[in-house]
Amino acid sequence: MRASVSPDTFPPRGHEAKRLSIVDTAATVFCREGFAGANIDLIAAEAGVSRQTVYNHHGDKEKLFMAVVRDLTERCNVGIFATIATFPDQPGDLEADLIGFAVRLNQNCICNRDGKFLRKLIQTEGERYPELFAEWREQGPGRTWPAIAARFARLAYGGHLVIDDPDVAARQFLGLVNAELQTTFMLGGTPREDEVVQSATNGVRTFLRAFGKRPTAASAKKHATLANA
Amino acid sequence: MRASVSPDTFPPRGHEAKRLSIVDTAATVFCREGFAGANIDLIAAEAGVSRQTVYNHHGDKEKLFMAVVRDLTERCNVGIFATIATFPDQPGDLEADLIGFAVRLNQNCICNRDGKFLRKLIQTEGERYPELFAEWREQGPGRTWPAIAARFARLAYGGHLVIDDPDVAARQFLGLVNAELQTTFMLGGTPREDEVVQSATNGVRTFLRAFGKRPTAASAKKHATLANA
DNA sequence: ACAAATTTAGACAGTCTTGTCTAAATCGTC
DNA sequence: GACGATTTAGACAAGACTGTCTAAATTTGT
Repeated sequence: MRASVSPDTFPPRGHEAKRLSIVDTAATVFCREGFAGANIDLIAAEAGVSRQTVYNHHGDKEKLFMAVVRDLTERCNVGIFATIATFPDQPGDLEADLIGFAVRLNQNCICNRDGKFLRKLIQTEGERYPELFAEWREQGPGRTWPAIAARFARLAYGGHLVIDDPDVAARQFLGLVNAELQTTFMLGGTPREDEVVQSATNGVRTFLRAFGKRPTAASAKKHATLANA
Repeated sequence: MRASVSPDTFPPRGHEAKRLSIVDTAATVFCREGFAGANIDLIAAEAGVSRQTVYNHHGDKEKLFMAVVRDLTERCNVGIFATIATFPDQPGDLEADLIGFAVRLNQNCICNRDGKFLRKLIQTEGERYPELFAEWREQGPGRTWPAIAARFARLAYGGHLVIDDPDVAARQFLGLVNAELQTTFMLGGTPREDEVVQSATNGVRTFLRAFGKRPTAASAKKHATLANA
């Protein structure tokens, strides 16, 4: 037991670094092999620590798994809210701004390592850990959807969109901009950037045809230009 | 009088009946536990046969898994094409007909047992069996998407929709009508029928705002807007 | 450099799983 | 009822994995 120099003692840097390395590696292995197929020896080896260290830090396999999910959920949430903060509240070019937002959301939250891993763990092990993933549901979708919907509501209030139900519109927005990436997501793949941009572009155009104000002459001209590009 | 494992499954009679019972039960267990976590003893017990019978029929665990995926893929394809055949080529009420089609697609192909299981197996084990799931990709999405897109193209050709790219429209149609079911799908749940209908209704309405012919008032407004520009 | 904390390698028991084997029981069919 | 094919229960070997333990090596703070 460490003598407490200060009320809240921080573990040594090496100690914490190992903890992170273990959780990171465990995320990779759990995703690749599934919970049952994941092997503590393998995780330890890939993390560059001994098996005993894994047990010292996390107790047992199940606790390690919990730590992985909590870690991923937290980091993904940070990324999502950081990206939501870039939502175009006062759009200059609404189409381009929404495409940019959709691409950022995909690249920073859905297609990146954390997003892919969290999605896969939820899909594969979600039914086995109801309370853990109930927590995820509250912290994740339960907070991010209202936040996104609120941004669309503000756009509608500002007269940039014609939206009846902002919650529905928010979900449909994501359904549309990801419409062409579903098969890739299904197999755990990562779409190329140009595929993300393509899907977002097509999705936003359809979204604006449904929810946008009638195009003025200027934006109609812009449409034509982008379409020809 | 023999005691059966579960009250709703009768002990199968006959060679082929046993084979089917094994594959069916194996699908359930593979989905619930993952490939590594699935236990042959458990599959045998739940299927109401002895472990040796499982090995007699399917050789080993991996061959059993392959048989499960092939079985599911084939049955899902049959269901999807049967449902595509009900696509409204000559719609009376386009909105109602498309909603009906979307609901049928969801209930008969995506939310039913085979669809749920196949999706989960692809998500969880797809990366481990590239050639097996490449086959699925060809037989499944590779054939169903063009078939659906062709139906939308015909609707557009018949003057019922205004569609630029039928492939994009088909993918966006599914993205829209499933937009509100994503979280449920993620956790492996089955949405209630009223949720499916709600999501389909909202999705089709948005789809038609984007791709539908404008009713007279709206197209008049459109003309006016363009004329004023 | 010293002392405490941490990490390491390896052995270890206990458990589980796969896949094989055998002899008895059961089923389908005549 | 009888015969051949199938199924069954159970034993079995071989291997894998988890989680614990120990003693030695290493790192960290002072």
